[in-house]
Amino acid sequence: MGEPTRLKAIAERLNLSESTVSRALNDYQDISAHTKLIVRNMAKQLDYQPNIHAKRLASGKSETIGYVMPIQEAQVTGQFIHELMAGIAKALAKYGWDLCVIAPQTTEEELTIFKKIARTRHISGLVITRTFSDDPRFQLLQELEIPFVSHGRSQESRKTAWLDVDNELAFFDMTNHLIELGHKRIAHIGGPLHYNFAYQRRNGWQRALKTHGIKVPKTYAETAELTFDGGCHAMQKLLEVESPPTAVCCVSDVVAIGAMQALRKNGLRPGMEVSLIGYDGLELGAWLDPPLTSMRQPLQSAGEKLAQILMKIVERGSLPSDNQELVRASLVQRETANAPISSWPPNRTKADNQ
Amino acid sequence: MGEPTRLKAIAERLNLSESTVSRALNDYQDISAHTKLIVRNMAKQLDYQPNIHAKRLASGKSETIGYVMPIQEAQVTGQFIHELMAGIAKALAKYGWDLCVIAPQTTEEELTIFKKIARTRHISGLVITRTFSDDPRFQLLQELEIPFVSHGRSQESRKTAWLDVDNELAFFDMTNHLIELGHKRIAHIGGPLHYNFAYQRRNGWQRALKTHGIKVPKTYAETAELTFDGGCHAMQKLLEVESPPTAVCCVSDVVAIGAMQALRKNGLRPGMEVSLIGYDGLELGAWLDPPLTSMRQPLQSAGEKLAQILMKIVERGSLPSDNQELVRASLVQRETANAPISSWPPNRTKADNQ
DNA sequence: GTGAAATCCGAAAGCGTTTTCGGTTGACTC
DNA sequence: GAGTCAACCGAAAACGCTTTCGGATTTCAC
Repeated sequence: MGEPTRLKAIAERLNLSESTVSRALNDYQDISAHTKLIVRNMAKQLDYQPNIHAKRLASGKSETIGYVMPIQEAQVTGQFIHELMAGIAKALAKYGWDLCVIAPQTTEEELTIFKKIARTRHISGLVITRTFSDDPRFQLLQELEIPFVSHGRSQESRKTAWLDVDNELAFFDMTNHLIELGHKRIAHIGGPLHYNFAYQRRNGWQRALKTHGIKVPKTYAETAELTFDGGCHAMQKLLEVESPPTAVCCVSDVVAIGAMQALRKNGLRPGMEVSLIGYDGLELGAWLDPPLTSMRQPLQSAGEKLAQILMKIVERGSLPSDNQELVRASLVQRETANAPISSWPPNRTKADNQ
Repeated sequence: MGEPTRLKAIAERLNLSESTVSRALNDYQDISAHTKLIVRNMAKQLDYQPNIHAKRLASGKSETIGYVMPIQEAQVTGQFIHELMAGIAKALAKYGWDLCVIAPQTTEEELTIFKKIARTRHISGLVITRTFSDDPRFQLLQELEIPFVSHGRSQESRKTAWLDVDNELAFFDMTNHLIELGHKRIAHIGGPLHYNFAYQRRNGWQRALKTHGIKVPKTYAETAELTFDGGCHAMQKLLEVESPPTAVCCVSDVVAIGAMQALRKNGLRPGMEVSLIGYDGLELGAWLDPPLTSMRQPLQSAGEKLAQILMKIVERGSLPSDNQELVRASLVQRETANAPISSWPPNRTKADNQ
């Protein structure tokens, strides 16, 4: 391969100084259009690639952003992360920025890493995901003055940059869809409320019910761990209440899949006796029998947007609070959400016919 | 936060030169044990973190390795990638190395990126996955003299570093398991043979049959795209052959899930009329009805090993050909692999009773 | 007590950029 | 034609570390 081309080589060939070449390539105002042209042509001809370390050392910028991988606890985050990262990497690559993966094993380690980044500054911004309602990362990152954008909000995110799905609206839409299908006994299997999205999703469900003047027993608001087993247990409990629901809004696809399992164990068919809608729009939902109806957010483009937001903040000093964006999830119609059937629930009460 | 600590600060405090401090921290031989001690203590006290760009510029090393994300074509690589990356990142972090994600959109772009890396050298090694039998990347990376390790082999990998599952053995084991359960009509749904693993897996299946003197029709060797639909179609074809199989070895879990779907459509029950074993050990296999029997390789530790191999090659010039490692996959027993039942296939031929 | 060999450390030259500051042109005004 | 102002470019100093080279000190053998 030989030695890579340096700035010096271009300068010598063109009888210019290195500084002129540098400024020409970086589009400084005090370089004539003509000089810029010949410098750029020569750079292309010699296939010049700046030494990134020299550049970053001299400029004090790192052009690297970090993605903090969620600690492995919840299930099937894999596809989610993959798509998001692909989007981030794609957007960054356009500008020659790097994406660096950070995989802390514990929450404490995560915070320690942040402190280290604050000192070295070798990562100029962070993307964080899986936000909690009460998330210590927000305050720390602000204190450390590390630019960041979160995928998902927290209680602390009034002044920070974020991109989030309108979870509340998504579950409002989801619930309305079930109502339009004719359901009135609509339950909810939510996630642990320390997840901010779990909170919002539950609210969306409640608002839709209230808007249509539908009242459901308190027992219709179940919560579950975000796992298959969690969904399974929660659904089992819903089936044991006095008058079980005809439809259930599930906080995630995995939970919904667990719920399907519970239905089957009780001899019930998802989408028949009990309709079910999940959330995440995982492809694997389509492989189930019957395929799972769900709600989906565009992940690849979310990744791209996150990257763009972060670059804007790091590079142009855009205010975090000016970079808050809400996107709308859309329904993925498959086969687990249908009109209620008359034979269920077996023991109808008077309240159903209101 | 104030300014981060520099080498200079330590030197001044201790009345030493910067070069001495640098060498003390890097454990040079010509620095006395005593000096090393006080320098390190001071460094710790001041919470010194070297400026990584200066370090990399001066040393000419980048301490960054790149992971090339597979282009999104096959399904459910998400979990796979997530676990692998987590392992890589974990191992690298121990030594202060960075993991940089590269997400090319096309194969051509991937090769272009490699060429760019060869010039800039800002990434000192690569991990590649999803290897093809005839994979152009191997030759290019060798020509460019970019250190790399692959997860999976290719025809070109005799002299390169790799970590791979013994795919052949895995499918040998898998097939033997079915034979022990009493199956003789064992088919295989393989992947496109340009994937190196698809080739090996088919061979493992064939060897097991041959070892036990079992002969099956040529039509028992199906191939499918590595998708749900692919598995579905392939299974359908297997059901339409003259005397259909009682068990099927599937090249991947996703394909197996597609095959399950095909069985159901034909009124057959996975694990009853037709046994099924997948490969990948995806967690979601456990959520199916019935749960999918599969084979699993340890991914997190594979990631760690990949990172260690690569660091060894980059840092200590270890020969790639000395870093080839084969690991064994293990059976994940769930419920789709059982003894054959007498009522299937409906039209038994004489050959079955041999 | 002398010379040689270790042992330890400092000076200084990089590494390849960016960026400030000043200087040299030429055009333009009056 | 002197002065002013842009427009353009070069010199040189960073940026913070590594690493070579040589010099000073100490140790040891004789």
